[in-house]
Amino acid sequence: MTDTSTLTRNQRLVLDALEGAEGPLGAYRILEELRPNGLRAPLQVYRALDRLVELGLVHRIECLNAFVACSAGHDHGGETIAFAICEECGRVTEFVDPEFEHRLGAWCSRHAFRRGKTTLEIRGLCESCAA
Amino acid sequence: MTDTSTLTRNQRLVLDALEGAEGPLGAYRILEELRPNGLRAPLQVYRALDRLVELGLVHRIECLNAFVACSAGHDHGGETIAFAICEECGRVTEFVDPEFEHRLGAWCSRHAFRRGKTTLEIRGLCESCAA
DNA sequence: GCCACCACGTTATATGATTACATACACCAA
DNA sequence: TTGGTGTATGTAATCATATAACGTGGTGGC
Ligand SMILES: [Zn+2]
Ligand SMILES: [Zn+2]
Ligand SMILES: [Zn+2]
Ligand SMILES: [Zn+2]
Repeated sequence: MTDTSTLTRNQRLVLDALEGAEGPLGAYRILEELRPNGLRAPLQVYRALDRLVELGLVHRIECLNAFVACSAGHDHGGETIAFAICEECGRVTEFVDPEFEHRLGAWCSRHAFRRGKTTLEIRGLCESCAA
Repeated sequence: MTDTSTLTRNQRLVLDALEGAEGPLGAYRILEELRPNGLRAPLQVYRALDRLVELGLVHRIECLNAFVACSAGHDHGGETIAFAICEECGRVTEFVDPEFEHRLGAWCSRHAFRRGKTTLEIRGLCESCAA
């Protein structure tokens, strides 16, 4: 897990908000939660989020335009993280699969595509909600 | 390839705009392009896009909040489409990988996750741009 | 002290998406 | 023919997401 002791006040607040949430939160939603703590403008939230994402403590969920605290603590060494997102309860499960990595790598080298950040998001229903 | 002869005027215009573009376009960008053709409001574009996506003629790129014309013509029978997106020139390449599909299915059934739409987007540099 | 650096704060604005409501036309049944 | 249903359309207003531009304030090196 990444070091967490050097976070600034705003970063700490945003991270706490995300860790306390059931699922992903949008930036403006976070802002509402943190108004009582003195945050007033979107940029304060976005700046904190940028840093937290950079540190790997928070992930951006593209298909929701929202953010979620990293729940894994696994060391995200550049490998692609898959997110299974329950559309009912909102919970997000992270996992990695070396075989994914391998297949993606194979396609990319076959096509001389220099790979950057990869997004893999699965929407659906989690076990509890599918019942 | 899906039937294209039944499109309405607005749908036709939006599809043509996307097919004429180098890469993905945002909805407001499309609107600008089509103002000369009489489109005036975002909703006109969004409605056309909804339908085109439904028909499989257009894909939404989540990480860009933008849309791209289907370049493959392959029959997208519910399988996950991977998009390789060049961050330099904007070009998007689609592909599918049955083995990938298989691994996804495996994880989902192991975790009793009922799978819905899956997003797989690879950002990076295409062969021409990586040079 | 002075400067560079970084976090922070504030306002305004750009971009993306939807809600609500009214209009127009094709098609079919009574 | 008339009325009703369904679908596409047009327009305005509004919500949601994200960034630009500018200024402030502390901290550490020199
Ligand atoms: Zn994580
Ligand atoms: Zn659930
Ligand atoms: Zn396609
Ligand atoms: Zn390129």
